[in-house]
Amino acid sequence: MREVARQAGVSVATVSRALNASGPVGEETRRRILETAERLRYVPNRTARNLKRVATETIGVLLPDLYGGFYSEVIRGAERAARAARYHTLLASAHDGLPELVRALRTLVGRVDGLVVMSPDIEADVLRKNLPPGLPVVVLGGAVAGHGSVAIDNAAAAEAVTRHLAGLGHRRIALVSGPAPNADARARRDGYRRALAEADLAPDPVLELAGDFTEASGRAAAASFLALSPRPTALFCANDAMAVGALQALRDAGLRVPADVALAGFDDIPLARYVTPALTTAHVPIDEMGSQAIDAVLRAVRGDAPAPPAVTLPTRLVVRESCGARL
Amino acid sequence: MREVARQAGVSVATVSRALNASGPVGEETRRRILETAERLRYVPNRTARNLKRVATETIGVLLPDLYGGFYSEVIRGAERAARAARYHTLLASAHDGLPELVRALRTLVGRVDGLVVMSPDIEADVLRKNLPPGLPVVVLGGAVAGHGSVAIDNAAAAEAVTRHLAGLGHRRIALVSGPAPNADARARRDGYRRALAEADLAPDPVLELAGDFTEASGRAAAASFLALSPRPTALFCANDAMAVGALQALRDAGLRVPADVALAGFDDIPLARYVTPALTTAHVPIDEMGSQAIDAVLRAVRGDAPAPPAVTLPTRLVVRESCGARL
DNA sequence: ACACTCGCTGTAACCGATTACAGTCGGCTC
DNA sequence: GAGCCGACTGTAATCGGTTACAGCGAGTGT
Repeated sequence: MREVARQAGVSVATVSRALNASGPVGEETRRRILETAERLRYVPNRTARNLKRVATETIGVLLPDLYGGFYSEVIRGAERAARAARYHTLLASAHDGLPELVRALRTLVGRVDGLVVMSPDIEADVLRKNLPPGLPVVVLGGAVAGHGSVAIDNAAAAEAVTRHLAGLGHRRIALVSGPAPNADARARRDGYRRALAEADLAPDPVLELAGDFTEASGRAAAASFLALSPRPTALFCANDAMAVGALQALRDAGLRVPADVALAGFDDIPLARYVTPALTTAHVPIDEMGSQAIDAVLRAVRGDAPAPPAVTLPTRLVVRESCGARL
Repeated sequence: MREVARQAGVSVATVSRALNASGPVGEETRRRILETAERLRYVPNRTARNLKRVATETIGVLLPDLYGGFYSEVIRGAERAARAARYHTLLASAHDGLPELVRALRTLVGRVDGLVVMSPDIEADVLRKNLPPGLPVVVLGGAVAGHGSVAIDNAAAAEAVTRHLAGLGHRRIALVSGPAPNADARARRDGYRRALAEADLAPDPVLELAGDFTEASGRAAAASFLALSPRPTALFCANDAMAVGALQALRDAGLRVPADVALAGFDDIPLARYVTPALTTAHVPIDEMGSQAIDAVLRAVRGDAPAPPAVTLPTRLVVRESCGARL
């Protein structure tokens, strides 16, 4: 910048004003400055600008993982919203749980104007301890006191799926639930139980199979499912990845879906509509969760709102083929 | 930081040294500083540090789009490699072609230490004009003079797929190619033609259907395919997204794959193995392209190498069910 | 002719860290 | 006991922009 100023015969202040149109600059002077900058291929150093402006024009997006259709959709939605607002998206993931989460949080500070965090069972304390007070944070998929959140009603959605299965005449409906400590997983299980009670079906612990939201665990759970006697006629997986795994395992075992076993998932990841049979599932507006989270952060960043709100996005049952419902 | 220094009764220099372990600090002093920083919840401002260090510890990843399995994989690979090196990933996308590409390029400058760019037909000129000289850049999927690149041998891979089809006895093999100006698309078409020639099959312009790499265009191309008379017995789509679209359209038209029509794709996106029948396709190590691109940029950033190299990653034919080959 | 306004431009402070350099102090050597 | 060394700490320059403030000349009103 100094060099541009020198060659254009003006001061750096004038160069800055000319390039940002942030103050009065003589027509002739402006032209000369622009031309010189162009010739020198000068592009202002964003870091320096950010330091002075106390704003980075970027929002951090911290996810537990990047694998699978779910996170991809979140990222896509987030980037779309950020781009629309001329903000950037700084991506981070924390695979190894708390230690890496803390590390990621701390390295993000000062680089971002706000943060979207998704992490199973994130705690208010972790956030408070590792982030400067006042940094707008929106938690994805779980409310944390003092921060905004974008979530869905997991229990209601799971209840709707289970009710659908019951409505189709199934009396023994198994569940593959998510990892025990996970709040989403618990809520979905609760919804499942509620629907059973509602349909006057006795809850049965053996019907609740353990899973951890991975495709492999869905496959494993399907094996346990097959060992159940009498075998349940329906299987509800607490997310689509597990449902896809279960679908493969069931097929490998020679069972037809939905003729022999009705199968349902949760999330409606893009893949859900492509498998055969297409998966009946609870539709979660995943990309919208990403974009709304960004929007909420941005409102707080820009001071339009005191603090990001807690929003709950609607889900809906998507009936496809895997449950055998007449379409 | 000043506040921490004040409360701990030392200078900011000592605070900096204590927090970064970058110089000798008395045991007692260090303890007091750390404790004070903790109490004040002080986290150093990364922007300031970056300004002084002339490094941002982040690599920009600029993609044409974020939709679909392909880009998700690139992102995943890139983030993985960046995280391993303790770098961050700044995500950007340029949907609207050149204008937005230029804008993105310019806003990225000064925020990143290096750049991974993927864009159909990116030109050396655009890069040169909008980026400061010396910024390490790696182009994904197409070489640009003066920059590193990570690509695959599109023609060879397409040739292998086509040869596989020919080897299965197909004599009329149609192609759904990508958008005409796209270099990848052209190379794949060339490979297809080469394989035909190799198998002594006459090239026929009507067998080359237009597509644009989207699922919808695959569906549309399948319609044209069905109108061909006599109908070819095999359909090679220049990417998996189009193959998936074609698969749906063929099925909707009452045709069985592979019994009535052999279908092949290109890329091996995650979805390819999940559709029924699973897609025979050219496997492209997508996530590895992302990670290798980051690695190449990092080597340049760290000065281990003068400039990022041009690497070509191996592809391989993945035979699944959609072509009817005995497995 | 003088005071004032207004448009343009320059000087220098500042953002929040890092770090070169210099200074202090206790302990050792001879 | 003087000289030195090394460990520790502080002062201040610096990174590359932005911007408050001041200066300056030309035009305007009276």
